[in-house]
Amino acid sequence: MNSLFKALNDETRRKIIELLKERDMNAGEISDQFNISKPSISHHLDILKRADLITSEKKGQFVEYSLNTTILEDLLNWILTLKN
Amino acid sequence: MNSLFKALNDETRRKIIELLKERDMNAGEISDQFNISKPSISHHLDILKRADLITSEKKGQFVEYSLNTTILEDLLNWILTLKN
DNA sequence: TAGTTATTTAGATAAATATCTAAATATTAT
DNA sequence: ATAATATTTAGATATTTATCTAAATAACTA
Repeated sequence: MNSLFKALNDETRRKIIELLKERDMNAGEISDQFNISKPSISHHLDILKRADLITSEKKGQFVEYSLNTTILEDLLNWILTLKN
Repeated sequence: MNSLFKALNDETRRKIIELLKERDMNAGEISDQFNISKPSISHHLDILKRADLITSEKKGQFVEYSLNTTILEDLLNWILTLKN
């Protein structure tokens, strides 16, 4: 859960998640949505990946990223137990 | 949401939340559960309070803390929209 | 093969943060 | 009033982190 909370604790990363909710995107497309350098976005993607919130697949010279929501089950359950 | 994610991004603070889920506790009782100085715990409580995750009430010389789960609705909804 | 494009890695830096000790504040008890 | 107890505030410090530029890696194109 530690890496999950860490990954979510950043506005840019949460926006990336929301973008990937709509459709898969490659690193450049994601980067285009922010006024942040590509290496920084790459770093954010890495943190999201380590938290298992996204997956990546190399497609030619591009790297396509997808959202993985299954990991959010844990978070959902944690929150739900607090509310009971 | 920013202060909420920030507040949750710390193991100690998450444990404090879990403690307060069971029962209200004063600052000293909370502090006793950790190998961390009282001022540090006080600082964690402050961050949880700013995020509206807990409330405090002065009772004589003690300060009693309670969990506030209503703020978790927002988080719950954010997660749920990602899963659809 | 040489050049172009896409992405990541490396290294540096400024800002945020978790922690500590010491001191201040507030309340209770003698 | 004084001492004791509970908690917070202040100030310092080491670590983490978000960001940058420059360089490296990988893949496509002419």
